[in-house]
Amino acid sequence: MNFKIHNLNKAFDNRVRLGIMSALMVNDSMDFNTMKDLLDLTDGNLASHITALEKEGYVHVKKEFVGKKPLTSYSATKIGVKAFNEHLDALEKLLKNR
Amino acid sequence: MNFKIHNLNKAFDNRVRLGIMSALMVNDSMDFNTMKDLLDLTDGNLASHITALEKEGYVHVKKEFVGKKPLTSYSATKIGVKAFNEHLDALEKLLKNR
DNA sequence: AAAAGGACTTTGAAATACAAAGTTAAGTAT
DNA sequence: ATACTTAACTTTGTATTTCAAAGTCCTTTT
Repeated sequence: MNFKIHNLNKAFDNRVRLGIMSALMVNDSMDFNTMKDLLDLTDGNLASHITALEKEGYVHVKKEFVGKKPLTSYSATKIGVKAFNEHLDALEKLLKNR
Repeated sequence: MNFKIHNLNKAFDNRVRLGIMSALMVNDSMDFNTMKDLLDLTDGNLASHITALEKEGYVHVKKEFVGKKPLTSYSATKIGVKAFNEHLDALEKLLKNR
């Protein structure tokens, strides 16, 4: 029996941050508005959850100009991918008996 | 692409409640102190998360005397099992691309 | 000049989480 | 009888989290 709930990563216990990380596991990079629409979030909500993940070093933020418009894109960092996979491992172990 | 994070059940976005439900999926029933030790929680913390799940109708609380001591046991209700499985389905869909 | 797009930041209110302490009720030991 | 323990909470108080809404700033399009 494995019930080590404390192996779950606090950074990923929120649905929005789960969604962001999932999106960034599948997509090398995703821009602000695509992510916002995909997860159905308000601007502020997305921005703040990204900031949280960025502070942990899990997400990299890239700002550039495309044509004449600013474009902010996000990608998962190496340690972000690692941390997320570890979180999913812990989750799986917890839930494997379904 | 499926990124419907709003299909995740709010009742299960907390690690303690995830742990409680996981334990109750594997075990038909589990008593207070076993659960408390298993998940490494304080009395009050366990009690309050159980109350939250009970309010949702996901957990059934049974109080009895065994020998001369009171014993509180928990089990997942039918709708608790259903809700939890639906939550896990939503999670799986979200994460299937790992 | 005004409106709109992009990407935030700030604000503020509400909900959540949790440890610690207090409570109740019934044993058990002295 | 008195004190202590076990079981299972409830209460208290603080801290953290969450989120929508509004405000900001910069640039571009109309």
